[in-house]
Amino acid sequence: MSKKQRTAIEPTRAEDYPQWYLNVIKAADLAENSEVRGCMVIKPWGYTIWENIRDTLDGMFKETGHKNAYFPLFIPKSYFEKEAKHVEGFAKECAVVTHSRLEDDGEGGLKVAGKLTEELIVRPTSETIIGASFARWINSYRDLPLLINQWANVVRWEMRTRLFLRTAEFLWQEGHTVHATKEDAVEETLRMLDIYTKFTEEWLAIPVIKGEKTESERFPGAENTYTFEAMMQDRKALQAGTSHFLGLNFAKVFDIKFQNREGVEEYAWTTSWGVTTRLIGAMVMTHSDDDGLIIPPRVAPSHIAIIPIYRSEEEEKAVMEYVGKLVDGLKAQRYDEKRIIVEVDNRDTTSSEKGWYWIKKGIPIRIEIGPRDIENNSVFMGRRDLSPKEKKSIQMDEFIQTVPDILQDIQNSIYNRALEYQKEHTKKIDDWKKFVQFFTPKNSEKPEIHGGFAHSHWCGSAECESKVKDELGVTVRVIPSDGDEEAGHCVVCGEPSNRRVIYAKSY
RNA sequence: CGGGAUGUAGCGCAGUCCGGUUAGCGCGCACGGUUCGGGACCGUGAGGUCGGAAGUUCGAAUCUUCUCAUCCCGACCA
Repeated sequence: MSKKQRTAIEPTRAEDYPQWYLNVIKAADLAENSEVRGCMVIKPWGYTIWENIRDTLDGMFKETGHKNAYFPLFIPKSYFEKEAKHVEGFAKECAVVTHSRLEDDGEGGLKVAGKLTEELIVRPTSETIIGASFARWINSYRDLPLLINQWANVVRWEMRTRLFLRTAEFLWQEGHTVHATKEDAVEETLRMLDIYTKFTEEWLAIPVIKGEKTESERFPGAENTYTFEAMMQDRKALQAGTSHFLGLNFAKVFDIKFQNREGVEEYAWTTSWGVTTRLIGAMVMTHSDDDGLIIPPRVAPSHIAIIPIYRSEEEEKAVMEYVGKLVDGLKAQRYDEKRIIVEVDNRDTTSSEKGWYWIKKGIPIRIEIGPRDIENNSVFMGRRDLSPKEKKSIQMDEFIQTVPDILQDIQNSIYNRALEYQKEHTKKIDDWKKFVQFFTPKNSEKPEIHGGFAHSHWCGSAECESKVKDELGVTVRVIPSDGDEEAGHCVVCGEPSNRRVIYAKSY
C-alpha cells in the first residue's frame, strides 16, 4: 500500500475541485472574502497580478489607438431604461441608490434619509452612460472612430459568488468605440478579441478558443458577441472575456449620430469589450497544482524568491553578502522588457517552511543559498513548473545570464501543459448517446472530474441548444472562428449542420 | 427567490440529543530554549459577551419561539 504523498493544498483537485480552488487562493494570499456579502478583498499578491494584467493590456489598447477616460459610477435609472434588452439582461442584478444621506435614528443607530428624486443605478456596465456622452462628443465623420477605454469597478448583484470568478463587485476594463461604418465596427470588435486572446495565451499562458456566442448567450443589447473560452482543470469552460458588436442599438437610443461626407446625418456603429479580475481566477484554475498556485512569469508579482540558509552569525554574514551579489546581478537583468523582481526571504523561520511558502504563492523560481553554494560559486534552484523536489545546482554567473530564458521556459512549459490538457479533453462526438455519456459523471452522488469540450455539430436551432442545457447542464460555449466548417449532422436532432461548435459545462 | 444544512477564540472543529463547577481540542499567534539544505520540537502564555433577541429554569452553548447571517443544491451571470 502506497502512502498518499502529502500535498501543500488539501483537498487535492481530484478530491474536491471547488474547495481546492479556494484553498489555493487562500494559501497564496491572493484574496479573501470581505464582510460584505459577495465582495472580496484583493490582497497585495493578488492585486499586483491584476496591476500587471492591467498595465500590459493598457499598453496594447494604447498601441491600437485607444485612449482612457473615466465615467461615473452612478447611472440615472432613466438611461438604463432606454435599451429594452439591456435592461432585461441586467435588471435583476443591479444595486440601486435610493437615498443620499444618513440621520440619527434616536436609538444610537442611523436611518436613511434624503430620498432621491431619480434613483441611481450602480453601473453593472457602462454602455448607457458612455453612450449618452458619446452622443454629445460626436458630430462629424471626422470625429470617428472614437476609441475609448475605462478601467473601473462594476457591481452585479450576483446570487452565488466565488472569489475572482464571480463577485458582486469586480474590477475590469470596458472599451467603448464608435465607428462610421458597420465594417469598421466589426473589425474593431475582432481586433480587440485578438488582443485579448494574444494576451491570455502569451501572458497568462492560457490556451483559448475564440469565436462567436450563440444568440441565447449574447450580451444584452448586442448584435453579436465574440468570446474566448478556456478549459479549467475540472474540464469546465470559463468565458474569459467578450467583445461585442452593438450594431446601431445603442446609437439609436442614445442618439449617437454624425454627419457623413455628403452632409447626411447617420447613426454610428458601436462596440464594447471587456475583461475582468476573472482572468486571475482563470489563471489559478488553469495552472495551479496540488501544491498551490503557479503564476506565469510574465504576470508574476515577483520572479524569484531567495532563501538564505545559515546557522551561525559568521555564516549569515557570508551568505547574505553572497545573496547581495546575486541580487545585484539579477536586478541588472531584464525579462519581458521589465526588471526582474527578487524577494529575499530572511524571515526567522526554517528554510523548508520558506520553500513551501513560496511554492504555495506560485513564484516561478526559488533559489536556496547556503555555505555549500558559496564554496561552489553556485545557486540551488527550484522551478515552480517542476516537482518541488526537483532542484538543481547551477553556477551563479550562468544563472544570472540565463534567468530570462529560464523564466520564458517556465512560461512556455505551463502554456504547453495547459494546451495539452485542453486537447486531451476535447473530443469530436457525433453520437447523442456518446455525448450524454461524455457529460455524465460515473458517480452521481459525488461527481468526479469528467467531460470536457465536445466538438460537435449543431444545427443552429435554439431548441437543440436548450435541450442540452436542460438535460445535461451543457451549453454551446463558442462557435469557433476558424476551421470548423464541414458537413455533418446535429449531435442533438440529427438535422444537417455545416459546422462544429464547442459544447461544455461552464462556470 | 424556492429546497437542504450550519453558526462555539484569527482558522478548523468537539461539546447540544439527555441543562449542572472556571466551555474544550487542533492549527495559528506571542515569549524562551533546542533546531534549521525539504513542511521542526519542548515549555510557557494571550485570545470567547457560545450569531442576536425574548422566554422556560435555582441554573442555558445545550430546551422553546422569533430573528439575523453564512454555506450547499436550483433559476441568473464577466
